[in-house]
Amino acid sequence: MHELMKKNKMHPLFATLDEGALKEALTLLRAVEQRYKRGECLRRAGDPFYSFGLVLSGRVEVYMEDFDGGRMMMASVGEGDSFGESLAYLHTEESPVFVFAAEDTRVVWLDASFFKQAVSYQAAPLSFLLRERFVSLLATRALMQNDRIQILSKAGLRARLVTFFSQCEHRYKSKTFRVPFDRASLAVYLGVNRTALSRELSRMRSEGILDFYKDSFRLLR
Amino acid sequence: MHELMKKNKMHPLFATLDEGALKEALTLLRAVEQRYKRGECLRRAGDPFYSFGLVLSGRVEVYMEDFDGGRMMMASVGEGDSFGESLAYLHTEESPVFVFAAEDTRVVWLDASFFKQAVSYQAAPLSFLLRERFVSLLATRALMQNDRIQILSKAGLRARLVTFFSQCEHRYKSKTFRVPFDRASLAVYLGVNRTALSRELSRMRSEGILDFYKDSFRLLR
DNA sequence: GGTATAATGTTGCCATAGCAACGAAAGGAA
DNA sequence: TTCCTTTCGTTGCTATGGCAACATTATACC
Repeated sequence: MHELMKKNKMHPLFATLDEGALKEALTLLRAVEQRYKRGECLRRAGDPFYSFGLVLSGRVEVYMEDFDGGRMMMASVGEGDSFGESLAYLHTEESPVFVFAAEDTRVVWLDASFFKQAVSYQAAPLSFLLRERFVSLLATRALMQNDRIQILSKAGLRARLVTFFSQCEHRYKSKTFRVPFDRASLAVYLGVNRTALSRELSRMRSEGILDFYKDSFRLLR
Repeated sequence: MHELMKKNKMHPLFATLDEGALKEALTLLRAVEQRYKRGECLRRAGDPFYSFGLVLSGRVEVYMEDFDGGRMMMASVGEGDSFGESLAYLHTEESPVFVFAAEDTRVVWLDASFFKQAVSYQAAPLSFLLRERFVSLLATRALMQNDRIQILSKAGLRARLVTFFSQCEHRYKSKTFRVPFDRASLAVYLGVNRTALSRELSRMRSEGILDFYKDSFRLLR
């Protein structure tokens, strides 16, 4: 069984494909696997960005370079997740982001220019499927970014947390859920100071609004 | 000449098309024009979202409904600009946004399901062009949202402004530019209080960092 | 087990920025 | 012109939250 078919690494682009179709898809997308040591740089700011990455194992972080060299994490990408689709599709000559391995990492690079080629869909149903899913991926990403913007637009740590938990409740359809962040990452995601986040979480617990342990949360009203 | 070919209303989806091709494109996308009075609602939260909108005249605002009925502006869409592409492409049954006319407005609704149909590209170059541009539109939107997230992630009004101006300088390739916001909208975009924004702008002017009048800005270093 | 390292929580200090309440300036319409 | 409305700027007050410094668990590795 191909590694990409393991449950935890199943990417939306390849969901439901059987072994043969997956192999064909990887050929169409000119898949190239590459290994990176922890701390190694996958793409520097200013580099061209022609293919997007799918993380097989490990974790990479995507940063946006700042005017003054300041760095801002835009995404933390774990096993089975991908990054750089938009930049790759737009065939960006000078990418505004740089990507580095937060752990020892294996990445499959996929050529986004495949999605620009004019082929007959009737003759190539797999191509059609992949294209459809790629566009869905972009659209879904946009909606997820909307969620984050909604949070970041709020003034006040409490308001951001309430909005975030509200989104979680909606997404997981439950008042109990685990978030894909440790405290530090959550603080970055919410755009607040980590210790201030801890303080506010404790405050909310003492008010009986929620309970939590590590990355598990339970909303109490 | 079709109204959509006027310079200020030229949408990236239709750029460079001649009159005939534009008409054909509008047919393919099942274009339907509709008028709305100022204050009227185009789409309510919870409504399905199957087509995206292109503003011919006037202006609409896209809001995200909040857990507690709070409303948060996600986009202000003027003449020649579009909204709702992601939601429409994903054929969203219950949209999380509602859209209303900030002025008397005319909108062309375009059916996004066109971009999902399997047709032969060789036989239909226009379809191919439109699809390619639609995906580019989604990708570009994602990158623009990244810019906003980068700003909103900054702590401190000064840091947000510096980042914003840095992005402007890069985008307009000049230290002098006009921003598409009045003060109140800019404050919303930056996620800060309007009066605090005025205060900080004045401070920066007194420090000789920039000069401005209304929506015109000049960076001095 | 023990030790090192990472993750999380606590607390005090104080600058930042939200807010309210104004005033000033700039149109628009009569 | 005058009146009205909108946009923008100013200022004082004060809560919020960033920051530093430290305490307290977890977790991993030997």
